[in-house]
Amino acid sequence: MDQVEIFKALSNKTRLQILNWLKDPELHFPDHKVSCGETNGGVCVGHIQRKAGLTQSTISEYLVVLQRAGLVTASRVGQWTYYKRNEKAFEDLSNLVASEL
Amino acid sequence: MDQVEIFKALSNKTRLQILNWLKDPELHFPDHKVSCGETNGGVCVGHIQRKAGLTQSTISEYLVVLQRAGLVTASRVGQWTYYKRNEKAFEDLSNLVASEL
DNA sequence: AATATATATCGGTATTTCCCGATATACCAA
DNA sequence: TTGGTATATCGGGAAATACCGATATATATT
Repeated sequence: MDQVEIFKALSNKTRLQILNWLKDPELHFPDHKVSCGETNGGVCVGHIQRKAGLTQSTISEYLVVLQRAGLVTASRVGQWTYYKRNEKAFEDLSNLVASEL
Repeated sequence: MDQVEIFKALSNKTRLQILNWLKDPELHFPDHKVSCGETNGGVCVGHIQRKAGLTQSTISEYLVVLQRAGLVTASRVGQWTYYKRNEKAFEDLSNLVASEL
């Protein structure tokens, strides 16, 4: 777990926004299940992209950044990649900040 | 409290190192009290700079970055500026990561 | 095979960060 | 005042980041 990489991933307003949206996908992507079906809490790139209002390539890259930092996990199903939060990473980070930083 | 600014401040190995050193100044700057006297847990720029091995200007800027993010506080006494951790900021950040990020 | 859709990757420009040396400022001492 | 020490700020080159449009890849459909 590279601390600097984690903090860099968090050093961007859009990426923080995405993480926040993924806390409650049903709330922030109400039409996701309709168009994408049950996805176990993961949200596909396109929905995130449209909500963020940046280009597809940018959001795809941002999600890779978050994934490399361990903050989200990706699972490919068919042509979609569903991204979801890795809650354990946030717990660990919280503990790190509280006691070891 | 600007979250992005905080995470940017933490996105650098040297700055993380400094914060860690400031957790226990007596341990990491054993000769500080001898040369600088009792400083209420704060450490002057020069000692931090020598331990970090970067230039004076770089470390001075890094400390300003940490200060603007609220992670350290500065107090000037004579020609020295003593920097110390703002523990409350770390508590707040830990809670933020745990519940709101 | 051909086409369409979802995502990833590539190449590029503008901005930011990293870190430096030089200089400015503040304070202290003689 | 002169000089010395501690810190801050300025100007800059190299590297990283923020985005973009274009293209490549993977999968699904016909």
